[in-house]
Amino acid sequence: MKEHGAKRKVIICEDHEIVYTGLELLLEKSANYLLTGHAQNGKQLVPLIKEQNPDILILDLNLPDTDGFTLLKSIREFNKKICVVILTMYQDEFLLERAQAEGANAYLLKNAANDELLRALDAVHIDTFYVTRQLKEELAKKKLFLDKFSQKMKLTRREMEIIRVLSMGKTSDQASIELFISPHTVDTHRKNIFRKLEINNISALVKFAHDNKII
Amino acid sequence: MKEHGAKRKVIICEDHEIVYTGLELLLEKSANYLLTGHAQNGKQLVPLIKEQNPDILILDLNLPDTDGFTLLKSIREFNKKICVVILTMYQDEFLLERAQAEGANAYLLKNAANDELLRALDAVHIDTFYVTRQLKEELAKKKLFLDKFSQKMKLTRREMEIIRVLSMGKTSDQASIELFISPHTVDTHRKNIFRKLEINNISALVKFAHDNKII
DNA sequence: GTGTCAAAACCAGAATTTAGGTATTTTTAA
DNA sequence: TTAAAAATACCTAAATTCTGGTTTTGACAC
Repeated sequence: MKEHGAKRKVIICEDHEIVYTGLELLLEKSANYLLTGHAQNGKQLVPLIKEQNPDILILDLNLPDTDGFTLLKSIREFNKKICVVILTMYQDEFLLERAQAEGANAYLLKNAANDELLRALDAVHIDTFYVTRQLKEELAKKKLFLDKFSQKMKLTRREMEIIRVLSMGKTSDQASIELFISPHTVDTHRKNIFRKLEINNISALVKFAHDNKII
Repeated sequence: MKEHGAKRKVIICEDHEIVYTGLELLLEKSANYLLTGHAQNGKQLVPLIKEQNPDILILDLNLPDTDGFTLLKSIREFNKKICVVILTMYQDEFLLERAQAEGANAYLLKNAANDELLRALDAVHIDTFYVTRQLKEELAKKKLFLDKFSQKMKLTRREMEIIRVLSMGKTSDQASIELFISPHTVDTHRKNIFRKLEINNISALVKFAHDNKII
């Protein structure tokens, strides 16, 4: 399909029209890309790919009818050659890793600069996974933030585990069963957690866990 | 400043470049608007307004250095004539109401269609507050969703209040003080809430509250 | 090889929550 | 203007959490 010198065919799956318009203009002005299709939801996308067999798919994660991952999975079942560029507003390590695992080839943020987007498109390749330097840095910053719980808060790995289980709405006894330890041990951990986080009841712990996105 | 037949001067405060590009193109093609400025954060915006005295400001709520509301407030302190169009991705009644209260003149979603955006700009006026029909419908839908807690879950207003306070990490006694009622009453409410939600401890309640974005 | 830290386990009393009720007043809706 | 629903308040007993301890074991670092 793609010859040397030919423009790469791009289709976009994005329901935010204003974002689509921006991408449209960007690609129009570029020498290397040819925008050939636009889907506004998952249902429209699959037939479009089969019809056009594009080189690149720019895919939003939030779609009205489905999510990008489900879509990506179903696309990969019949097409292993299309380069899938995830375009999202979520700066989230978990999402990034999942994107990579599900077979995406790039993960870009919507607040990226235009030339960054173009640079990403230039770099994207079916055998690689592209992430902007900026995003890597931001995620490293977040990782650092998570050390607030192992450094600043001085929570141990086991304590984090206890927080996770207790925040699911389990009692100490239930947690002890789930973790194969004595209820006393759970109590001890909880006590230590309370002391470290300067709280004194389980609601505050669940709130803390949610606020800090531990669970 | 503005004469009959003249184009309305617009400035945009938006840090997502791709969104800005889309708006730029949209305004360029329109007969009625002249894009005269672009701020990528709050710091740049205020001098820009003072310098250009535009008719319309398109304002994102999420900015790197501040939020749109703070910005709007400080703008209204020196300029009561600029039409402020909030452009955001948040379909949130609370935000919409706050926008109106703080003196905005329109509340638009980023996933609106281009002609919807133009129609909104055409309609926006300093003495009115414009919301798209679609958004009103979506919010009505959300209101319906919240009835999951007053209809499906059959939670009363007071019970919702109790959930909110208890989910802050407060004990029953603290909650009773805050709500000026007896601790017994808080207990009764909590009991009823537990029954309705089919849970049996406070952690599960806090988790529920967070999961359902009640707090 | 000694010190420190994490993890695990136990005890006991005080405080709080949970689960079962009953009952009155206020508000809302028919 | 009633009847129903919501909000209020109280009681008791069992379960659980909270607070303040001690102790043992294993890992790792110096």
